[in-house]
Amino acid sequence: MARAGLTTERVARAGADLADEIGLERVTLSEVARRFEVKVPSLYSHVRSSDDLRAQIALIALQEMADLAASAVAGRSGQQALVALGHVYRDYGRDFPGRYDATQVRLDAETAAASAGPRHASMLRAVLRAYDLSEDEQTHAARLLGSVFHGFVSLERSGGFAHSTPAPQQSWEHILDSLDAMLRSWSARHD
Amino acid sequence: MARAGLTTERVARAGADLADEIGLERVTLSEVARRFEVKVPSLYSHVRSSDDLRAQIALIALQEMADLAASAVAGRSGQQALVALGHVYRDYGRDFPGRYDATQVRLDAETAAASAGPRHASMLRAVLRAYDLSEDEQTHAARLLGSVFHGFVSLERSGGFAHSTPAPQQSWEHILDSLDAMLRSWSARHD
DNA sequence: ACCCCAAAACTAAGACCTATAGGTAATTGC
DNA sequence: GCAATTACCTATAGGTCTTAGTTTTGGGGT
Repeated sequence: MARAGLTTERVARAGADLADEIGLERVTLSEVARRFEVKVPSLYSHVRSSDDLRAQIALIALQEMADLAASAVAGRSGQQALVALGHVYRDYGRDFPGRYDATQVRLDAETAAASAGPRHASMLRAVLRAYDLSEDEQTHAARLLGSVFHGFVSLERSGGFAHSTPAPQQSWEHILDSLDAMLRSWSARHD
Repeated sequence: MARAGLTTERVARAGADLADEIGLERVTLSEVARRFEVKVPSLYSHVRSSDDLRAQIALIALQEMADLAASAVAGRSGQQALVALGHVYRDYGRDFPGRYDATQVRLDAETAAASAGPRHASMLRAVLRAYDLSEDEQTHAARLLGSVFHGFVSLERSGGFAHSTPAPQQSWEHILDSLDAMLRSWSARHD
């Protein structure tokens, strides 16, 4: 009965890796236990439930994405920051599909507030600071950017862009370019 | 053992209703069987598996949304069509959350091709016809619109816009308005 | 009316997954 | 080196999915 050295952290990380390998919906406590060569009930000292495991995976993913996003926008502004941020989300969705899916699980209000979610919101606002928008317009713009980033990654992953040309990569670059142009003209249009 | 009158159609519809009531992830064959006052194995004459049930729900949702979208864009063009289409997706996501979630399940290529998915793509293209775009630009634009529509609905549903003002409704209108303006200027910018 | 038979629904059973309760062994701190 | 904590275990119960094989039902042909 040599100890496996489980912690909430390690269990959640194993769950996240598993999600990327086999898909989030197939992540089970049983499979995680198998990975650690441990019996299922042992996991309950570290996660409260199967749903809790998924929430922990979501927290990991949100934090990892926020860290990458922070690096990407550091030292950049305007279009450069916008493009860099966009690439972070798309790349993360491609490289860590299970983790990315986890970011869509519903967290209770308290957990969500303590997550890296607010960091994402503030990063969007940081990027938008270059565009001279009013308070409300900045909110609208942040919601638009969030929608485009998430929507594109989600649709690309679910195969919505398959079987059509040109390659999604081209659309992505074009879209980021267009968003920049749109934001530039926003304050002008809505004065 | 009075017959319950099950069909693939009725089972799938019950699953869809259930998804809206209790959430897609909690839709189980057991629960559907309970609704029909039938034993679980009886369902296997009508759906191949639990995953198949979810796929059937997705097909229903895609078709219902496509029908609503077709009605919305009929007799409209340009900005009016764009706004109407946007409202269809957002309203559907609000009114039928379980069905909407089902539209994100991965369908195998064959099923996807036979689904209403392509109708959605062609409807986006129909709306874009008013904007005088090249073939490739139309594709980019369709992907952008799809991303914004899906992304906004998805984020709003997962609580991403909660706890902040102004109301998402205002952002939505502003965003649709801005997309129209963007598309108008697209062909000019990319000549 | 009756019979027949196709298909609608059932029972039985095995494999997994989640979760709780309560026990044993190993590490930590004194 | 001992006590106490805690990491991990066994046992168990209940739920879901799926397949195999069986019974029942109701409509169509004679």
